[in-house]
Amino acid sequence: MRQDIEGPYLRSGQVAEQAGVNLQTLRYYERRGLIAEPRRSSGGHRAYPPETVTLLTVIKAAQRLGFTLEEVAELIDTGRRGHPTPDLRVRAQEKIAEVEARITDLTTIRTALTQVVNAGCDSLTHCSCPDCPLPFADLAEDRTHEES
Amino acid sequence: MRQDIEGPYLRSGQVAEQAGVNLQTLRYYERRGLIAEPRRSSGGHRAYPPETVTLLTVIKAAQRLGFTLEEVAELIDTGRRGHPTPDLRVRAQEKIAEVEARITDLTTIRTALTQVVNAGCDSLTHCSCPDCPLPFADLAEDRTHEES
DNA sequence: TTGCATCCGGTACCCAGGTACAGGATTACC
DNA sequence: GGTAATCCTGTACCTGGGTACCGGATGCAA
Repeated sequence: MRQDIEGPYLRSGQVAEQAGVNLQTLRYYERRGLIAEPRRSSGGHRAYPPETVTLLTVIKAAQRLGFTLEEVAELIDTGRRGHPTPDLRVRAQEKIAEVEARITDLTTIRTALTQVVNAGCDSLTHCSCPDCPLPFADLAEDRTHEES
Repeated sequence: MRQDIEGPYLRSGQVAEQAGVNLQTLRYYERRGLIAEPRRSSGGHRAYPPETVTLLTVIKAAQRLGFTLEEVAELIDTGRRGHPTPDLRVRAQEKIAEVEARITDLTTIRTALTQVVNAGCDSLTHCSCPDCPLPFADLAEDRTHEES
């Protein structure tokens, strides 16, 4: 038998290659709810509509913007359900705040590192430099575990 | 029997509490070579010298500066071996470069996110805004897999 | 119809930096 | 000496984003 699904459907390997992702990743995304379960051939092989490739491109773009897979799944989901909410913009604004907070952290760290270099610290444990700035007890960077 | 190791030795729970780390973390650091194997009581309980608390403080400081545990272990190690190299300063300078690269990445991401907000994008997959800036195919952020 | 490429599901593994739990031994204190 | 608190080893699990491997089934072309 030639092929038992008509139309421009792609097999998983083709989708993976065209989108530049690993085949396993494709099934991983399916498990995570990022891409819908595709049709199957009579033998059980997946048959994807071509726009799946575009969807994967979009997912990768959102990842590059700093969204987690869970956030991407939610964004796709609320988009699909026709929610008229400006969800993406709100999420993007929240993400900007996150990114800026991270930049602030990194800037603080860079400042501290610069102090280490300028002071001429020569050991973590037995630094002999005068006015050694270690150990930076005030440096936070632990926002993930903060509450309230 | 009262205690069978003389002097100001601390038991693991005391070290953990004073340093503000989990007891498991202490043993994890020992496995990773960040802290030396301490003496043992006759029953097998660890007996730490008090400066272990300071060492843990230093480790945490180095982590806050962006060093991985492996890097911290190396820094402690070359410090202990009396290497006269200005290792810490060199490492700090390298770390500054890493941090700055990361800041650059995040700044690019922030710019892209701002474009999403300003353009009024309303969907990842079916954005209706004019001149939609998605999907940012040019955004890199994947330096970890680059070679050469 | 035969042979090779591809795909299937299930499971295990990778990174880092830990954390948790089980079941038994030791220590500390009254 | 009783008993609670602490500690021991070993092993498994966690997060996030995948990747690898296995044995078996399908797909496709000559």
